[in-house]
Amino acid sequence: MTQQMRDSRAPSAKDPSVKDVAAAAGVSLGTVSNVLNRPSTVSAATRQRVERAMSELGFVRNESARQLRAGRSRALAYVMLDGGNPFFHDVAAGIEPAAEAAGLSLFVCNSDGRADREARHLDLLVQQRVQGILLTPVDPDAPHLAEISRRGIPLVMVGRSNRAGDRCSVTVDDVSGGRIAAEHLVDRGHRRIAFVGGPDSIGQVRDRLRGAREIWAEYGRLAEDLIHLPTEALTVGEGRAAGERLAGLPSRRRPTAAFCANDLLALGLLQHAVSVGLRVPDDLAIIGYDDIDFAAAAAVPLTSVRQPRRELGRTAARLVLDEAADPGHRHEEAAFAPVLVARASTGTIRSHAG
Amino acid sequence: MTQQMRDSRAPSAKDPSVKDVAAAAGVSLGTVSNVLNRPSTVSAATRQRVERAMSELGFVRNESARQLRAGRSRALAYVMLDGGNPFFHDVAAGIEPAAEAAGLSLFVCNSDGRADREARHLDLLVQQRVQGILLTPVDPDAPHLAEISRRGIPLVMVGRSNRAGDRCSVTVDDVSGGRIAAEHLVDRGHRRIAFVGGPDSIGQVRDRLRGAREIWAEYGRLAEDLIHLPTEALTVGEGRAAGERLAGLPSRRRPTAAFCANDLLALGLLQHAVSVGLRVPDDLAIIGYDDIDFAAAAAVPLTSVRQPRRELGRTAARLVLDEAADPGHRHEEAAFAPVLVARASTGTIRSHAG
DNA sequence: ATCCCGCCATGAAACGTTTCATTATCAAGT
DNA sequence: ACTTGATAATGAAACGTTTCATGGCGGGAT
Repeated sequence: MTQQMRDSRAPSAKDPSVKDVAAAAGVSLGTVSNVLNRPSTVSAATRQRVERAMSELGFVRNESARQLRAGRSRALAYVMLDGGNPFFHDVAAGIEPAAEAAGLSLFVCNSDGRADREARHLDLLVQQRVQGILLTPVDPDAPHLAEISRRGIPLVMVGRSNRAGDRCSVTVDDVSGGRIAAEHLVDRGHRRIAFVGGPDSIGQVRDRLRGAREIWAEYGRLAEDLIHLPTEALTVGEGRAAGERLAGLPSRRRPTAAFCANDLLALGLLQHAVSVGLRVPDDLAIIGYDDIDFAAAAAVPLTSVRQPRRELGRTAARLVLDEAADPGHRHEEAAFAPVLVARASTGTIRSHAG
Repeated sequence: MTQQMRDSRAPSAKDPSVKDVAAAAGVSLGTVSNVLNRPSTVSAATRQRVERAMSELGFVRNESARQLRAGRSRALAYVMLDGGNPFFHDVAAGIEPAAEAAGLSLFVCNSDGRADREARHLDLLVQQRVQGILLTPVDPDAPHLAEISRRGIPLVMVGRSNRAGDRCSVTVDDVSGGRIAAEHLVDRGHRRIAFVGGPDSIGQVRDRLRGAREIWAEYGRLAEDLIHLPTEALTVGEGRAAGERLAGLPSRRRPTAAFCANDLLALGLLQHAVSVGLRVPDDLAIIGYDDIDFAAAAAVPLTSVRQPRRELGRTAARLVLDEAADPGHRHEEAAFAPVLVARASTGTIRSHAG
């Protein structure tokens, strides 16, 4: 027996508009608008009559019309680099309340590391006339970004600034982060370490490696004792694969610690280590980057270099809103310092005999 | 020295419209529109002239105006229940390509388990006149959902159907999932197990527990040997806390295995177990639910009950698009079967002496 | 020569909102 | 009685797009 829907609305009925409300309440269209936007200018009696009509008709403002009239949408957008990495969702979670406080919606898009997808998303966002765009870019110097700025749309880079520095950005110093991580390993007595990460096209990866190398040199270690294990992506699977290669090294070349370019790699590496019976940190110390929630939640809690993810989002939102509101806006580069969060995965101090 | 921006656009210049393009190309406004929407009806020469004008002026369609004219937006929305749980992002990742294939954008919102936030998001989405809404609801029978349907907006429930069943839904049978998990533990020889999960207000949690109890009874086990450890949320932290309580039980009452209502709880429990030196699975077997990527990536890879996350999203998108397009649409309840993914965290067969 | 048809291009109308200059009403002050 | 001012309500215009009925034009068939 088929369920008979007694639907209170014919499927094709169209939404009531301000005009319908005005008619129902016996007032002019402008008055309805006043009730919506400047209720204090409307007498109490009329206001109530209009409000009653609204709820009876089930009136809902049409956002498209508002936007058309206003000339721009009431939305912000964040285009993230990797939807599979919780780090970016946490950045987004930092943006959201700021957007909400400003009465704006937030579009969240994922470029998935692909320039074409990024471009497509940006295209759509420009069509939407969003008030501002936050972006963790595939390539911070790509020409289509300049195009956005030229249109006058506020654009804030998150996690990477462009070469020219002619726009706002919110960054965490990755070279410094690399130094912190490497120094932590040096402090723990490690004399041969690996850097796990790639591809090189990602600026963050390059910088983190650079920082590590700096420290390594400053402590007088040999360059060849910092082994770069390149990966094709920053994923758990690649981390596992790197573990295989690590295990394949002849034992005198095998590092006692690994610095991974992000936490996903570190988790993959950790998993591989555990699966082949290596003890972490005793046989292999591991340090990640980003300090996503799952780093702390790992079975061997992961030492990591924390980026203030929510703060990053919050600040970026502040900058983009400022640029959208203030014609005299000066571009600003907000830089945060990464901090080491030491946990069990690098726990013990190694003896010199190590 | 301050950088002097020689900007090619005055900051207050407004976007060129079809009208401007028409003027620049020396054609009528309707012709420009034809170039955009029905290029075959325009002669090659005119078309090129118009296209040239467009790119010279930097014309970009105004989506608000299109939407206003069309009467509805070109977007779908997904309101997820918990942005901190990768499961929902994976569902979203399943929706996206389907939306894209239909030429629609996807709004992703997060209710964070709070009815008020859910209501607010839905409100905004109705104002946007989205073509359809996918929702993992806080409460599938909440009255404001009926309101959406009454408006004629396609609404598909993801992961939970409402009582009346008068709309489309995409579900995975949670009772069956609970049975599968519990049976797996029974198979492994466990005679005393815990169910970790809560709050009870979440239907999925209730169902999974119910399934576990069914199996437990069918195998003739005592109800008191299935201990319910309630949690206040489905998070890693709560999983850790549950671990504390588990450890606090007198040893003759202590379970040898735990079935967690989701993977986040399981990861937290796993972490606690490892931190107090319990071996997993030997001292404590753990099984999670959802099979998020981090379950497989855990140091002790987590046995879990898999829900086809992307498939869930894809199917939900298909249903909502069908409802939006087809006036004769019949509501459909797509149900998927959960499947057990056995990994190391429940690895060994227990001896009867256990 | 006339008619018809296909091909292009046209421009007015409509979508639903907000704004703003205008008008109506009425009470208070002279 | 007349002005002033405040308070309410009005309705036309504008935002940028798409649609659609209309019309011009040239060529082929009658």
